Amino acid sequence: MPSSRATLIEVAKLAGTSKTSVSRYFGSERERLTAKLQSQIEQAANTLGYQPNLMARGLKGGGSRLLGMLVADIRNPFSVAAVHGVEQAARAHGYSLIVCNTDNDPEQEQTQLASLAAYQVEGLIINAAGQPEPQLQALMHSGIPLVLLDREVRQLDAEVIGLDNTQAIDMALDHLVQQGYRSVLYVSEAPEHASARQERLKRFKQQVKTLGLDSQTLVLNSLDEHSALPTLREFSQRPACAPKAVLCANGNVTLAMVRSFQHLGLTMGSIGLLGIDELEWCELVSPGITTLAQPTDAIGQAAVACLLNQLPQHPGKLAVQALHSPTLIIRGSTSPSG
Amino acid sequence: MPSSRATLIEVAKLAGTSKTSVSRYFGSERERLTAKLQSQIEQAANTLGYQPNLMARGLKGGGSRLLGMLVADIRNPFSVAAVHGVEQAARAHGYSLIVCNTDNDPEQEQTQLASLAAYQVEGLIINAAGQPEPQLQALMHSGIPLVLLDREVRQLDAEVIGLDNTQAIDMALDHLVQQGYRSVLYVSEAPEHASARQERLKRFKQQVKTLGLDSQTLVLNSLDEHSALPTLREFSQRPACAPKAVLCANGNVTLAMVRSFQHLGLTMGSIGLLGIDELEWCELVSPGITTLAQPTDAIGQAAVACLLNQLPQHPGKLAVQALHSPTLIIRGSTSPSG
DNA sequence: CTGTTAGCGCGTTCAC
DNA sequence: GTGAACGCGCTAACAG
Repeated sequence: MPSSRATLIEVAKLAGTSKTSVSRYFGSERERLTAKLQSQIEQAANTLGYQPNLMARGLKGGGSRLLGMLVADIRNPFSVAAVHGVEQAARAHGYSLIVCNTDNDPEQEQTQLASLAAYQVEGLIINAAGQPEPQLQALMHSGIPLVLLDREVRQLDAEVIGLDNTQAIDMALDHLVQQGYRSVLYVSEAPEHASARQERLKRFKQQVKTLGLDSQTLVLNSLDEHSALPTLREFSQRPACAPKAVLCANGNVTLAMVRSFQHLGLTMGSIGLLGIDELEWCELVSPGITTLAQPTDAIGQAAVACLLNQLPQHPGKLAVQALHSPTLIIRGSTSPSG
Repeated sequence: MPSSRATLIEVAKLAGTSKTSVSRYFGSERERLTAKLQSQIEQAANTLGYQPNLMARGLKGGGSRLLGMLVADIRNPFSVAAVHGVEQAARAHGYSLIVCNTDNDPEQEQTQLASLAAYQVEGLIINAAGQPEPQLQALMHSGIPLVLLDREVRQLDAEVIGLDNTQAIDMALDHLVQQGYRSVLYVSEAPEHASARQERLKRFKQQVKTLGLDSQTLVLNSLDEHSALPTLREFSQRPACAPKAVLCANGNVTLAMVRSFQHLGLTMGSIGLLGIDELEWCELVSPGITTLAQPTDAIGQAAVACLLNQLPQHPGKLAVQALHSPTLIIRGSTSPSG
């Protein structure tokens, strides 16, 4: 009936042996012990409910077996999916994950980063909200492996794992063109602090020229009910000889635009709608929203692999794919005929 | 240019002082130091990029300042919202949160629980997937504060924080009755391992009698496309003299039932639909789905407060509300007239 | 006010 | 095969 946690020493005492043997038993040298000693230790540990103290273990140099992840917005479905992928991969390699959410607040980002470092994580997966170069540079400098997820950080020489944004835009535009749309409104959130948004926007502007499409871009400073309305109304009413479509840069934008469509009484399809990021409700909103799904599990796995490769213990032999291809999920919102 | 983390000793050496002073500087006794010494230490710490090692601190007895949270399904929007609430509350009290996901797998639950304990968390918030009584009992026994979130665990004497399920069912049925529905199909996932589901189901059966409603229940063993179809078809075609409605026990069920409605070409409203759990897409699916929203932030906050109250350092003075009221969000899916 | 000393729980030499 | 002794980074007595 231990009122607090049992320690290695107590187990040793109860088993009538010494710390070392118990340590070996719970470490990777269990084989080297007598069968009898093993069962003694096992029994003692069980009756005491002993759990090795990973903090203490990490102290010596064995490593904390902890990975840290910084997420810009934990309520964003893409982020959650990525966290899930990372967590699975981490556990598969024997690591635990401590997740910190920043709610897209650069200040919290600073704090959380500090706290993550304080917990002696062996590696950091970062989905940045701001541009915390100084802190991150200090961390990299101090030898902590770093991987950036979805968003790069200026002047920080770390690998970025995420969607192949160029390919995504190309696939989206190809599909829209194929469906007969010739005029595209691209809607994005503010791209300042998110490199993925910048890349997508840039590629859109390029590719739209290459394909000879009529185009327009809209940057949403707020995701509220009405901020997209004027532009969308104008876009929808503009005379054109071929169907027009809206391309949403991410899931948040898709949500906002569907709201706007409904507000204006627009029918999806007659004006096309295609969103980057697959969300569970996209098939439910009539006539179904065409999306580009990100392979979030693969992205998470790649991020962990990339991290582990940077660890001194590891040979750096895990395959890492930095850029991942999306999957096009075709639904009714990109059929001009309805 | 430290190739690894700087330690307290290095800072002390550089500042020309001793470990203790540096320790005091970073602890809560900074005041007791000379202004001069303070600035020396600050400077040394900065140039070295020093971060106190919280693991080592925890070792001594200062506590790890870590809370652990076990989540049954991190991809469930309710869970994410709860995690978010817990994380905010934890940070507000100076704690960090390590989140473990079990994907509703009792085996993973065992593993994750062990790992959480190994990291010396000071308290545990548990959203159980199975019934890990033995482990949890051992943990409680060893003195770790425990709080159950949304789901109780048999024979475990720990506080459960979550929705007031009785009130939720009552509110739902009241609303349906008020809208003129007289026949209700209650759809739930398997209630075996989730006490909240049991409570809701039980209350439904009680209350439906009290109100004199025609009723039926359906337990979904799978959330796939077709498992609800036969029952729903039969329910929709059954002759009745007053409107019929479907009550969904949680967000997953709501999603499945909307799919089923669409599959069968049923119009929401003419057959009513009300879901427990608010989801971002509920307003988008025409004519909008009426829901009961859970106050997830409040629940998370209460869970943390309850945990902190059990800590020996704390006087146990934080107000804790165990049962939380939902909010009814009325939309078109509960208007019989359309 | 400040420095010295002794552990916290554990892994790791090294001898036996 | 096994056990004693030391140190990890830090805090907490206890002097000075």
